[in-house]
Amino acid sequence: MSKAPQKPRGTQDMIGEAAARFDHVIETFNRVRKLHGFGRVEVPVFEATAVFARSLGETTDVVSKEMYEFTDRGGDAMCLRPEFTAGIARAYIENGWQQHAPLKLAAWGPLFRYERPQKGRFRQFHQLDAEILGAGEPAADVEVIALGQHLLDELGVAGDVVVTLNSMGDPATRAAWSAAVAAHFAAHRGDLSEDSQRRLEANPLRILDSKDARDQALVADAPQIDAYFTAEAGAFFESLQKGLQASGIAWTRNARLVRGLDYYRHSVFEFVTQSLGAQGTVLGGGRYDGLIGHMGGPDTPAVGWAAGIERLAMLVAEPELPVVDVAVIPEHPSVELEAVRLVGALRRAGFSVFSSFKGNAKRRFEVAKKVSPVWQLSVLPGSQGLVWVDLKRFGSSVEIDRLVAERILQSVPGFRWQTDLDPPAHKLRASYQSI
RNA sequence: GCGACUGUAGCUCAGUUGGUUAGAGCGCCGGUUUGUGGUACCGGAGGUCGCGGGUUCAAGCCCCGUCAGUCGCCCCA
Repeated sequence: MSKAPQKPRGTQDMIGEAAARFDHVIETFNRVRKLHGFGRVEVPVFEATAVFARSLGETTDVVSKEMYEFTDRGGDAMCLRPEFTAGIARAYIENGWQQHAPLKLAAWGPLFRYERPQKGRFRQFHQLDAEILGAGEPAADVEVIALGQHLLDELGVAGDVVVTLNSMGDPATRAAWSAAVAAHFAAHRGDLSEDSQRRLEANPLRILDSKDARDQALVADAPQIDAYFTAEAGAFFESLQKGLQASGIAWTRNARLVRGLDYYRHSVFEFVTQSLGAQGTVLGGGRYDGLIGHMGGPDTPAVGWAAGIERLAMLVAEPELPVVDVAVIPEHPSVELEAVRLVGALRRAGFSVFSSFKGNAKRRFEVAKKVSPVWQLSVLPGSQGLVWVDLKRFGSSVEIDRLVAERILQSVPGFRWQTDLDPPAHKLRASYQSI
């Protein structure tokens, strides 16, 4: 037992319902993002460490203590991606994708962060990602948020989720506001929690969403960003709100919503649920106009979000079991190969077919029972090379719709059926010549 | 990185104040039965009680360490 290999901490193995939930989230995302015109983008799972270190900010927790870093065999510093945006930005610059701007892109896949695992938080986790690169208009923010809202609607979880919105303004706004917030908290340094005293040095804005009771009073009368908006920043936020209203998206202003990563400007938003405990943010993002320029590319406005697949998968209703149309059961060893032939033909005709590999008819029936097939096709040997089949409702003797049953058999290519003219009500009996 | 709780068959769990060969249900395998099949019954396999150390005549139960999970902090999707 102790010698058997164990999965790395914070990773998951999934089959059955868990995997089906995961799958459902991704399938829904792919369907919805196509409706919104977001094309697929593929970027590597690992990158040069500098891609993330420079874009996220050296001091952020993600970079300073959560990245899976390694030196490859060529001696280069690499890391597993802790997020999507920086890699997509790198690809945008490297491949000259500005020629396609504005570019609407979607991605999903695994990300890696060395964190303490808990509910909804893993070391290998998975996100959906949507970005619009090369569009500085608030209408782009509206589109990206609308995609998120539509996704949650389609997943049937929107009722659990609140859209919270804030603006961090343009660089001038953010700098002035951030300085005022820092000064405010610095003046009451002694009353802050230990965590927040540390934040005061690293990232003062983060104190605004502290959960510590000691910080709450000070947070309540911290300076609000609205007073620091430049004319442009104020107009941008105004216009964003109007756009959201026109899209029919309900949101709540959270003036204390900030982002940990350095590159955010203007819009920040989070889709939050109460049903997942401490890891309640299900989707989060914002505008990051400064990033691509900062990474050495052309100045390029951009906006996007990422959503946690595991977290969404926990919220969605139990997915329905896949429908199995037919279970094919050979009633005798001599017709096993005929059953194989029928299984293949039925599948090519578009039916979902259950087949088993061994056992007598009773045993195979028992095994098939687990997937609740709609129909049962029993295969029996007849005389003179004839093969008989009985098509009936699985495990039941209810009367069948003979026309439907005949249509099933007729749609299977490569067989010429002879149906019994005087059949019992609960099954269709037919035969064909084996070749 | 910090704190709390948990860890017994494939799964969900029970195991009395430490005391003889560690149990149940489900699942699995085999068989019997039933109105040609979602029934009932019988039997079987499967556990070095997460791992390592300690206390004790005796440890699944107590202590220490370690690994993993859960919840919160932190961080974030």
